[in-house]
Amino acid sequence: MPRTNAPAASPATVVRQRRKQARPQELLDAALDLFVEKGFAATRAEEVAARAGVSKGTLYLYYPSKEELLKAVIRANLSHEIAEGEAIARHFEGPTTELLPHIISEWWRRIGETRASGICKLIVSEVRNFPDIAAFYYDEVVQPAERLIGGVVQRGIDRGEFRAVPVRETVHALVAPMLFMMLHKHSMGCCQPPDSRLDPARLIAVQLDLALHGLVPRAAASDALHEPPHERAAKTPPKPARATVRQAADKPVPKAPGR
Amino acid sequence: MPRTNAPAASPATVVRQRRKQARPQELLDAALDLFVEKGFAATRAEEVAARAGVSKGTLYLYYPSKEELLKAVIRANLSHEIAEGEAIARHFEGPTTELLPHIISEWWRRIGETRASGICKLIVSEVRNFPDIAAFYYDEVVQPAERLIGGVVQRGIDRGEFRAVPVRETVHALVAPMLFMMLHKHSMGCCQPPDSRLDPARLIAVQLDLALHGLVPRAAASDALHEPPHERAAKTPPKPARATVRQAADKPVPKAPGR
DNA sequence: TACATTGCTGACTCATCAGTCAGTAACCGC
DNA sequence: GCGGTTACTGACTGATGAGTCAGCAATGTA
Repeated sequence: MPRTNAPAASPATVVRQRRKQARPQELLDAALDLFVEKGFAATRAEEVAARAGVSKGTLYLYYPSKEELLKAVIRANLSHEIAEGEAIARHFEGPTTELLPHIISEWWRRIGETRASGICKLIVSEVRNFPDIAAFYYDEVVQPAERLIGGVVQRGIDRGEFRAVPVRETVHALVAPMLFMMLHKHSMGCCQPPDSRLDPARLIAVQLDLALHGLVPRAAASDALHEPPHERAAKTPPKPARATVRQAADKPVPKAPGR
Repeated sequence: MPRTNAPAASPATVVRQRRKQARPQELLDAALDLFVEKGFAATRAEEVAARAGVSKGTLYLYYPSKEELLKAVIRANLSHEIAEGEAIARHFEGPTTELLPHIISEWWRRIGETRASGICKLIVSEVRNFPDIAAFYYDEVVQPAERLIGGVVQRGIDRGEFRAVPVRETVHALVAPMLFMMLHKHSMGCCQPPDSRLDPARLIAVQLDLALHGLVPRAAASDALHEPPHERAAKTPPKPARATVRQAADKPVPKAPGR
């Protein structure tokens, strides 16, 4: 016989609300935050419920188990961004040396900078415990993303804008720094004093510059590429005079020295 | 009053051994494997003991708690590799376009290919739950590694072999694909059919080639760089006809096309 | 062979937490 | 107001697992 004592009408108690529509999303948001922060196994179902402002029982009304909640979190934060990326790539008309930075900066803006970036850490930490998650993550995210970036690289090669690099590996070399930043943000990045933290946008800009210089055939380089804004910055500590990631290919072009 | 029933002398029982010297390392090895595979919270102390061939009690004779075991695991797999890297870099005489691939391939050989690569996933997954781990990981690994690679990049710039890129960001762009591979190996990589898996050595070779092409000033490029072995591989799916990572800068140099 | 030392064991305790369900309060239509 | 419906609650249950400790057995010593 439960419910033995009075309903704990503590003075500050918020009256409980009935909001069936909003619950699932609130629970998913709370769960994403906590799973990313503490890991799946170390997060208690009751914490998730509490952060979403409900009781544990309510959580189990919407998701049958903690594991299903995890899957729902991952499912809810996937896919549609990538589809949009594909559309952007399809309709882009300009040179690939502009398309690539554009795609990358959009990715960072829409995923890297949002809570969705946490999914990445979640996957890394948990796939091995939940093999079926691996399958749909591979199908829904890894493959489409590879196809998207791979398509752009191939476009560059086909149009003679890029050297004939091996596509798949190049895609990984391009994408790795971004994934690295996403993971960093949710792991070591949280433990460092703010001043020693990495500036993601700047890192991505530099990496893009490096990659583009590496992709473009040497003869074409000085025509196709704009000089990045930091050409002189090697010695002086980088004043993060940042702007958007796109910056890397935005500045006017002082003819390459030592030609 | 414990020990109620007989000592379970099952026929196949291996006689238990007294090996005080070897235990700690065996326990650390077992713990590393399991923590990396399942995560810290999801690994039971008894499993670790079992994998090391001892009982749970024995584990607690050597390490006072599961958390201390985790710290010992991380501590035991750090640092000295990096110190060796520093030594290599200091004594190297040749051009930086050779030193960089050399350092990177050594790193992969000594860490990426060994069980130590798992530490990386462990850190990513667990730092936020154990903030004091972050501090010593940053001091013992992140900083020294940045100094090592950063020193090499700076050497290249000083000697006029590299463009004047911003060092810190470039270091991250160089290192990210390797960290990515290390993480991949212990997460998604385990869940994919062997034929669709990434070939780490090949990825690293391509990424190095890309980075070197991006680092080297354009005028100097065709002199300083050897052409990578895959210049024709863009369309044909890369036959992983692998060799060592160093390969990337080892082949003779067919003059760049599209000149 | 008898005794002492010490490396090891695993049944036990107790705290924690996933998942349940009898009961309660908000809201609706009348 | 009143009865019915539904969203929500939180005490409870059962399982699991960290950490303990009384006792055992391998080895050393007399």
